[in-house]
Amino acid sequence: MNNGRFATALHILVLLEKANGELVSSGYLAGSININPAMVRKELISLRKHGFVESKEGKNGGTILAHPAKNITLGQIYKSVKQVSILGQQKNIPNPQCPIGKNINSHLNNLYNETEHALIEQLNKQSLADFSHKFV
Amino acid sequence: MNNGRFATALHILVLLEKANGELVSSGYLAGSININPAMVRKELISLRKHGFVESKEGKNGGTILAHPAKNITLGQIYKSVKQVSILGQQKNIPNPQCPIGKNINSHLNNLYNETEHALIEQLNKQSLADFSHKFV
DNA sequence: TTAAACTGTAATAAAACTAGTTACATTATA
DNA sequence: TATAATGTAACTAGTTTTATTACAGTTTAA
Repeated sequence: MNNGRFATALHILVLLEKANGELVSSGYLAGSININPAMVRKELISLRKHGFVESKEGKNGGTILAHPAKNITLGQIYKSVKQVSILGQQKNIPNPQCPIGKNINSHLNNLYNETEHALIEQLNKQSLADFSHKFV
Repeated sequence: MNNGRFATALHILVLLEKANGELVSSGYLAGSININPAMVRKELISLRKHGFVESKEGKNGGTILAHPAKNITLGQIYKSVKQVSILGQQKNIPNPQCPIGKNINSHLNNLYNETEHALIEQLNKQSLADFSHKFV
């Protein structure tokens, strides 16, 4: 993050929730999302690693949810795709001679952590099932 | 966002708060942040446009806070630098034939708005003065 | 036992975004 | 009038993200 991965991951998971335990192919998922199947399979690697889904190889293979959608929160999904802080990453090294520059990164990190925590709390208010049920 | 602009903007504003009404040059700001003065001046354009600071041209010119730091919240600063949603932007166009694809962007937008609102509320708990006073 | 339909993954390319640089006109001061 | 600033534009470089291609491995079913 920040990019389209959260949207892709959530889209995949909603489709799997709707599939009700049937294996879904990356080609089908890609068709709904309108991206390349290889991109879907890349996101599936991550979702699998985080325990959200399970895949079966070979003909008639595909992917299913590994847990009931009500046990997966949007905050957990967010965490699985985010790689950098929401507010930005400190790759800049401010002037260590300056009393402000010297300390700003640690203060920023604290701020970012607090903020991110609030964001995840907000997302945790909704489960994948809650979100999925918005689609009639 | 998401990039270093929030950090740069906040760093600038802390330095201005510490300057206590004295004009500060972009060269000085750049020296503390450790970036190019032109980058600072670019961020100052935005900060000025949002009413946070005022600049004076010419020799001995520089920038000052336009308002007391206690009247500026971190949420306001965040809003001034963010250009896209925290969770990602919908530039992808999912399959309109698919009942999920057809509706996902509007559900995502709702979710993003709710989440962003919570994030800004969190940031609004702190004023620029609060943040600046963390630097001894 | 073999063709077909999948996943898994790597390598590469293209596109988009972010950050950095240079240059110089303009403005104000001493 | 020299100097030290800002204000901007144009351009370049770097990084990240997304997309594409390719193919080996796996499973199924005829």
